[in-house]
Amino acid sequence: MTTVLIVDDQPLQRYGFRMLLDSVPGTEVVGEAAHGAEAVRMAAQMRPDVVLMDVRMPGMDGIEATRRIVAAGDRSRVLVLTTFDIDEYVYAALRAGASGFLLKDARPEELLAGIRAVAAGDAVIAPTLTRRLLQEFARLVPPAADGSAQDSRLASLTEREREILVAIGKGWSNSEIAGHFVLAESTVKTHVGRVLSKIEARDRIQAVIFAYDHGLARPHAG
Amino acid sequence: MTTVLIVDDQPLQRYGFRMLLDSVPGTEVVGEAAHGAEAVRMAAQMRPDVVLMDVRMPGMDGIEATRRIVAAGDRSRVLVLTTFDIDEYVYAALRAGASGFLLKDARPEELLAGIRAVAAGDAVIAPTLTRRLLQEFARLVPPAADGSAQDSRLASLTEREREILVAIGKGWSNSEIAGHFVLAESTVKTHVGRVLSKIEARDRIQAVIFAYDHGLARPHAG
DNA sequence: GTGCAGGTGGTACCGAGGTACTACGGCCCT
DNA sequence: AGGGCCGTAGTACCTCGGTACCACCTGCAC
Repeated sequence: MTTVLIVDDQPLQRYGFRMLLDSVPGTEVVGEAAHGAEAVRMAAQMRPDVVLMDVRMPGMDGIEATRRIVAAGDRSRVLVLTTFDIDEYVYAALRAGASGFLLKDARPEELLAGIRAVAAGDAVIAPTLTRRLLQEFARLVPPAADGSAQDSRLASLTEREREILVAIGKGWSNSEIAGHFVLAESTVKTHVGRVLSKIEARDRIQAVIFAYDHGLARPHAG
Repeated sequence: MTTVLIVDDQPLQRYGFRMLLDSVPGTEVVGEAAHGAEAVRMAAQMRPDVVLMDVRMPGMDGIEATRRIVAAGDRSRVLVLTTFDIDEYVYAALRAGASGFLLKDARPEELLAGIRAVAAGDAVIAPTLTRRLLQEFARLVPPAADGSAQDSRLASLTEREREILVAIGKGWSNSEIAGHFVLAESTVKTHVGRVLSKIEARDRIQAVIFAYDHGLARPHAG
């Protein structure tokens, strides 16, 4: 039995979802919340398998509520619903830890399948959104992560020079690089100079940017 | 009628797919290819709606073939199939322009639904992979793109200082920044100095890295 | 062998970058 | 009227990075 918590500020919408879920065996609506704060409280109390979460709500919105429910770590998975496929919502929801993202105009079977998948630990995305998400994803994944065409400038570097470039990308000074590779600083300068000329960078700063753009350096924010 | 090209190096596998697709109305198998090069040639010739592409193949693999078919721009969409859910394949396939990614152990209905969705212009991903893809995606989307916790160091910057930091992140020199904002270079130095001290960076290089890590600068590789 | 590429090291020089101040006008808040 | 904060600008000084050379060694190819 999959337990579900319905979160939506519109009573009629909640009623519709409840009717749908009650009509099929295997799912049980264990509660309804009208806004984010109530959703967080009820989720903590009843620990439903799946939280059916509306994004647009007065007060605490669905994204923030999702973040808190996921952070609570009660194993509840959140399936976010929205009327329109507004991109920022999608990204924010996924970052918040949502397990799925569906449009409210989904067919009942799709919604039920989504709930089952989420309860099983899988993730679901509305097919319409998937395409855009994939495009965005492809844009984000750095070129170096696959076998696609490498920049000829990068290819012209020797093994050592690539190592030096990675070190530059980490923000290391010449003396730090010298220390790390056990080299004289003058040697490092020679290497750095060659790297800069090969990748057509005027300073090591441009080299750092080059390294990020080509996936040799990776963000590690947090 | 959805036209399909089957690409797989194993004859038996191709036979299975053909039997499945022939058994349902609405799809028509217009050809079979045993390796990447043949797939590219046949796709260009027959312009199928959907190419059912195996990843693992001798010679040109499915990824490279996908890249070329998509690059040809013949409106053929590629649905990639793999036996195992190996991550690099997924990312590489998506970057190559695949419209979907399914596992070979998918149920027939799933495969058919996938083909129909891809033909309709949507994208599909195996539910099992979706979860990991979403995690990866959430990791890649920079913190600045949603409303999550900002670095206090970033918050301590004034409006002007943030502008200066963005400029530093673009790799601009002090004099370039001065020119762009119509300032004296000495003023820029003052700002830069304050930015470095506030974000606890010893160099402008560390500042560039900080900018990338916090989403103030974005890669634009090509 | 001769020649070339890559890695290592050195010297000399100069300009950009960074630090450490000071200073002043415009705001807003009290 | 005074005190902050912010943006602007300046001077002085020193370090680091980058350039332009040259030199030597190793290994590999012809």
